[in-house]
Amino acid sequence: MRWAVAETGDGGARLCPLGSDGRPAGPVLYEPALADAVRSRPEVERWVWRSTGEIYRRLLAAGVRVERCYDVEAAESLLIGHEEGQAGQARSLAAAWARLHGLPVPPDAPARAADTEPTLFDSGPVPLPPGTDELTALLEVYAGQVARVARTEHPERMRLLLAAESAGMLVAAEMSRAGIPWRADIHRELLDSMLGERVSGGTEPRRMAELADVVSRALGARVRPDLPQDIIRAFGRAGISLSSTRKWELQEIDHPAVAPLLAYKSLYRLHTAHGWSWIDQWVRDGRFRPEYLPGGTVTGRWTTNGGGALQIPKVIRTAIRADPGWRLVVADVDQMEPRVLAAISRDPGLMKVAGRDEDMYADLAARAFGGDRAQAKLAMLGALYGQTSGDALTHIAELRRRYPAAMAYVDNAAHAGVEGRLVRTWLGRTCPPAAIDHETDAERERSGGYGGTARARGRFTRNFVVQGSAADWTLLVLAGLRHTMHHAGLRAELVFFQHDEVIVHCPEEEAATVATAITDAAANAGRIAFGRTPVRFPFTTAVVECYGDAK
DNA sequence: GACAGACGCGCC
DNA sequence: AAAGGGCGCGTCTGTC
Repeated sequence: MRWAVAETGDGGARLCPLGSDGRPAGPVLYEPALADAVRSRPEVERWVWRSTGEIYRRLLAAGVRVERCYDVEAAESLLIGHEEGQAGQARSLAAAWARLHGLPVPPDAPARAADTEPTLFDSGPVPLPPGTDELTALLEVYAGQVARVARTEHPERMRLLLAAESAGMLVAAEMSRAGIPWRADIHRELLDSMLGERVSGGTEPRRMAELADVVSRALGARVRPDLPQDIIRAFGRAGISLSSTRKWELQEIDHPAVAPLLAYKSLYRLHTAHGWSWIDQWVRDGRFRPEYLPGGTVTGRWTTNGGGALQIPKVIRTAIRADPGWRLVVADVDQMEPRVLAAISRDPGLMKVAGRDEDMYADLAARAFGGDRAQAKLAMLGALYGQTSGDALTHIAELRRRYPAAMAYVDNAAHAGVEGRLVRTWLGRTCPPAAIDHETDAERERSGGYGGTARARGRFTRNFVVQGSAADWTLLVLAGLRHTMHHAGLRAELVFFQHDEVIVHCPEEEAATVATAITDAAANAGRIAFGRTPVRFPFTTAVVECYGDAK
């Protein structure tokens, strides 16, 4: 049975049971303590609430875990995106309620920085009109959503998507609470050894200052390596013209300043993005606790708010260590996107390749590229990203010949984008509409086809259907893994998730069970998302004490 | 001083 | 070998 619950602002909650039509199936109750209200109803299969981020953080703090939820604001985002002409509408409960009643729709509140506690000055949730209480609005909007789901292209898939997104919200809240085990002492030692000690009162670490001197000497003038204009001018005086100071452009140049400059840029990056001040700001009690935002990107991939948790440089990963007696189970999907493409396109040849656990790129290479794995990988990625030039094009043509249905799937998505149509992931997440393009028909005529913005749109929609469908699938993996680990009575905790990779922190003796649970969750997610399919989703799994040792 | 956008680079 | 998809974030730079 489903129940709806809304906080009342005094620590209490109003709640009510729901029927299968999404409408109230019993009286509205008031309970003075939210946590008790939820804890005392273990028979509830799914809690329907406004927003997981807020209510579930409080429940977790009170020691209450829930099995399933339905996040009305997350659902509203996905439904608005799916519905013709609704894209870009506000997604708050208040906005959804206003639309139901034909009232002016309040805009969404801007996101709060993750490392700041909520304060009096925060706007909090977008307020409902005076006199409208949250549970009432919640019940109306939820019932409306149940009806809207039934009108979508594939109602079963959309129901699954909403459940999966909500499960992701639960995982995100639990993962933020657990935190990534982080050894600040090891991180500091690493900074000391790479950057040199911090010069007291100085502006930059010793090693960076030294490299800046070397660069300046090589260019015959005092330069600041972190100022692109400075560098471009200095190279210009040396007779070398640069259009930027990007790494790949610098690498082409034969000049003694290049090597120390690239070394400087690498250290600069480490210092500014994951240096000493990052530790002070983000590591508390041996844990790094980023705030995860499921569905934070248009494709459904997650983002994090603060701390750059999804861009942790490889060198820093040595600071991520399991607690004594515990292990990190690090698992990442092998060739996730090609496998997802095989599943959604149902291309017979590609399904055959994806139906084996072996390295797909090596297999593709053996079949079509004379055994050159790198070539096969670049061709596949080029096809997924819409590469338009370079050597890989001939190899993409080979893929097109051998796997016509798979390539037609992404080509059709690209064509839809160029023509200004929307595309959807397998479960129905819909891409946002293009920004208004002022290119006129006449201009298009003159330039002999669609212009740069339309082609860019085609690359976006081409990639969207694959990256997004992969994100659909990973949500189901996370949900299944969370479920299995809990019901097996494990102490294991999900502590990290990054697109195609999870880290579970667990007692050493649970590691093997966790690894199996991950493999099972992947297979189940494949069946649930894509139906009967020969496509397999193998993981590479490492049980380590240190994340840095996982690859 | 605040803000927006560009740049550059880390991750997938 | 060439420069295609999705992000976050720190810094600089130009503008108000």
